[in-house]
Amino acid sequence: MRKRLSPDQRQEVHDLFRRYLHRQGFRQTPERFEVLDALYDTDEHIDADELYYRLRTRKRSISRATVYNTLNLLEACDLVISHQFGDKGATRYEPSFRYWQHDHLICLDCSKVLEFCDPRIQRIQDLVAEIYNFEIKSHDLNLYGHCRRDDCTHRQSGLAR
Amino acid sequence: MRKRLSPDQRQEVHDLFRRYLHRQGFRQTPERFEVLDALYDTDEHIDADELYYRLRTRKRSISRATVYNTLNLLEACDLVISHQFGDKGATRYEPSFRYWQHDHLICLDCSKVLEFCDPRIQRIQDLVAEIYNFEIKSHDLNLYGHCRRDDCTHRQSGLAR
DNA sequence: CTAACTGCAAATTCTTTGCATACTC
DNA sequence: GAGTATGCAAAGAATTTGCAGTTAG
Repeated sequence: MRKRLSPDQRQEVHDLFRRYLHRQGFRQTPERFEVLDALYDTDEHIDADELYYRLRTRKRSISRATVYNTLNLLEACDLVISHQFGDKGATRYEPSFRYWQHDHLICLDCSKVLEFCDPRIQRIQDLVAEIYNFEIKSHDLNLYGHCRRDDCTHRQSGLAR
Repeated sequence: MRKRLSPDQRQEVHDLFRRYLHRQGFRQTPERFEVLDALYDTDEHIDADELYYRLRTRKRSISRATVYNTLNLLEACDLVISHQFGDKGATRYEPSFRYWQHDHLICLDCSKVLEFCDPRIQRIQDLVAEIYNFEIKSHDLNLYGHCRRDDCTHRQSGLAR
């Protein structure tokens, strides 16, 4: 579903992060690049805790504080995007380098997240920016519903909601 | 910006809640209707804690647990809608009875929330539902940017981001 | 009357912070 | 070598839960 980056592109991501850290006077630590790689290695929309556990299974140990700290840095330099998905659960993250601009479709039953793209969103954004005199930096469009997959955790048969 | 409900409409909202509670075998307590009224009395997108403080200034005292519990009931029967607004802060709520379908425009500097409406969102929703074979129940579209109001807390002059 | 609701405080969950130690620059 | 980052644990913030007392049906 999501295309992996080539080694060259992965290198470019490292360079971007490296330059960002240098520009801000932050240090280049191995932990920071491990978090970056672990996130770019996943195809899902992962939360900080899950990323923390995946990193622990790798060689070096890392602390949750460092994971959270690094994710905030990565978001600040636009290498990752965070989402809430309205489930009041943890913030979830995804890589954002050279990925197509997309939005999310979330199943209320099994929490599966699909991605889609519709150019009309850009036009809505432009129009609203003009009408309200706003300089729009980003948007979040989430559609919630029931998928019809066979392996979907079925909703409770017509009780509340 | 947001039109208040007429007394008749307010009554209708009470009736809807009353019928929902009865249908589910839940009790009609004064606290539940006070939370409903307090929320429908506000024009903003308010969080549970702020609602709790407003309720405390009224006659009867109420606990946070009851506020949270009631907001969940009101959301389950579609009388209120909750939002996250991507700030990782508290969930914010708004009345949803007879209000126009709308989305939100949030200023990254002063956190002001504006509402807008664009019919193209409905069409995107229909198309995505068809393509992915989803039964879509709701959506959330938030645009984030910088407003250009004079009283806007100004962004830091071109530092990070 | 009895089961559900409230209020309170404690428990949970997610995230940030403080401090001693370790490691970039 | 100076000062920032890490790791750990403790603090915070938002929300839920457990329980004794209260109240709606």
